[in-house]
Amino acid sequence: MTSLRSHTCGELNASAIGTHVRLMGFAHAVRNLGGLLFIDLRDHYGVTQVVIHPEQAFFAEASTLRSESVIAVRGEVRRRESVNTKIPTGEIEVICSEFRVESTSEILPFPVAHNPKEESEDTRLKYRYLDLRTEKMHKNIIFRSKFIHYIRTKMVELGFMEFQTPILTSSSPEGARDFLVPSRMHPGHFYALPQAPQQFKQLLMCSGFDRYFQIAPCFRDEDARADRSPGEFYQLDIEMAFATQEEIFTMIEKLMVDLFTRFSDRPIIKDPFPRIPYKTSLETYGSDKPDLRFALEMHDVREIFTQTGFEIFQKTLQAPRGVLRAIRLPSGAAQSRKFFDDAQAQARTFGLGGLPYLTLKDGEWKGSLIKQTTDTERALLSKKLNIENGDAVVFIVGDDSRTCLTLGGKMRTWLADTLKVEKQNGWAFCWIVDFPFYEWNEDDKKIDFCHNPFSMPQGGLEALNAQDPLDILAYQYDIVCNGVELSSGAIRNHRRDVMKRAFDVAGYTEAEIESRFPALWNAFSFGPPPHGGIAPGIDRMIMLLLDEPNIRQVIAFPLNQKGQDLLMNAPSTVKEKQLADVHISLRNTSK
RNA sequence: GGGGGCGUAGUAGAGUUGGUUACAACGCUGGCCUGUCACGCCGGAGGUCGCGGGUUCAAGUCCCGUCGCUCCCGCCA
Repeated sequence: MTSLRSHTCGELNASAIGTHVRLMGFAHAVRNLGGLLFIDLRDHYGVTQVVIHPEQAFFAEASTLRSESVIAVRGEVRRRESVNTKIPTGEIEVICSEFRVESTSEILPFPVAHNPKEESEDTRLKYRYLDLRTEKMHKNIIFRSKFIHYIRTKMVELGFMEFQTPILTSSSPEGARDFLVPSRMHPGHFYALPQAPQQFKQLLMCSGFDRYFQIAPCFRDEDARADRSPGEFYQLDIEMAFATQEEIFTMIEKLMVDLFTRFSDRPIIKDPFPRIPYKTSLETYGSDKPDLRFALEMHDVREIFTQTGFEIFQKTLQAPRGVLRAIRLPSGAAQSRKFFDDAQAQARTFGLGGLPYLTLKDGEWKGSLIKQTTDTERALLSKKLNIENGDAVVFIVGDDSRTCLTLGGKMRTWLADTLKVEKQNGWAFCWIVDFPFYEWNEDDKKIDFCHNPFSMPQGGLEALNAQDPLDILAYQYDIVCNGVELSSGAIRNHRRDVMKRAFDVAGYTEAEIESRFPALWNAFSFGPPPHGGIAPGIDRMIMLLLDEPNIRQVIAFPLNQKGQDLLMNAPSTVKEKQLADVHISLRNTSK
């Protein structure tokens, strides 16, 4: 059987002039000039103009052709009378001598020939196959494919091997809700879809493999966000044995620099990536995922305002966890009174008491704090923040450090957006390191693991025995790019004695460890190697590289925000028989 | 679970301090057109302004409720 086409719609050029070709594709646009018909024929590779002359018997049929119908044509490649410089095939056209409609299209629910607005999501998801024909979505998905393929090549080049780990597994220790799959053969028992292959990759390290990776599907039954798919997403899951935290950082930096320079034309702003302790990040940027493309850092000015008569400052200075931080707004003095009023109002909606400020214009201080501060204090402030004439300073004040810093971080972002502070062009990566190992759980009045319980506490057993648990840090890190958290990772705790003590502090017995994580617990009694890893989100990286604010723009068949698949109608009810097979009877879920 | 925003032809949008027949675009449809390229030109159809209630002489517009979508918080590596 001869193939359906001799060429694709993207490959013909002047060198093909005079040859006869067979093309197939979608009718991208049909231009009927009355006595002459042009069809832009599109396939995956591009668009080629097909010309149909009125003397052809199929002229009438062709002129009723609806967009997106599929046709097959045969004809001679000719040089165009006028070149279309917008497309690679713009020098040539195909003079149609045979024409066949392969399949017809109904009236389209939305235009395919140009990119639909991103807002019309429901319709687009219902007709996703049409949406994916649009240039933008088609390009996004091609990008994703090439990106993932390159990651595989690169990881192998870096000495890693890709492994598959089970999809049907057991409920895992990560914090999210599991998707459960009932077992037919074991009544009342359930599989869970993996939230991440965490335990499996650690077990692979215990199996003597030392450089694992996987483009790993992860499943979490949690609510969606613009940058967070409900249900499922992909991670570049990585684990290394016999590696220090720094060695992992170096490896990942090499990978990220390569990926982000290869798949974008924007520069890496700092290489190697800055290492910022969690505490510093919170105090300076009010966030554990700071956007380092702009400054607006929060500076501690508690020691400067010891003399102030401003009651709120005084109160804060006396509070054990009080916060008094100043943000310099370059050229901020030029802002109107309205701006500072707006900022004030915004600060209050965030939950701050207000947003006191000072401005320095023509060498003269002004602002809401002008009467409550002394010359000396302003001079010290000026020196500490390198205030220049024309700048403004705003103050983040509060009694409770944690919330106050977080709100300060929100304010920092709001100020940057509102003032249109120039962000550096490029990729500002950083590592957030030294996360706390434990945190205080106010609800249960007990100490909990801050992240996952598998990371190694800094200082090991001695630290667990001697230090205040809330002071212990973990070999736990995040990689952040332009304010987006790409991943967490950790050096894992591979020592049973340390693990036992770590769980003990959090109120768990050895028996509980064993029953919750039997595989790792047992594996760790047979010479587990020290190991650690990370798992950057694939979808997030693609979003960044394509500058897409919505994760559904980079996934071919995403669920909507409520976790529904409008194409396949999932989730859906199932037959009584299917439920019986898996020993499930439904409670009355009236709705 | 909570909060904000939005909901107007098939699609994506405009609609003034509440005021006659709710707009223009793309698409659809009838006609004209032999060099267009998101072809163009002339005409036509297409709407219970998400739904329900209220205020008013009068509601797309204001208020309340509800549903849907979306963004955020909670949640989530």
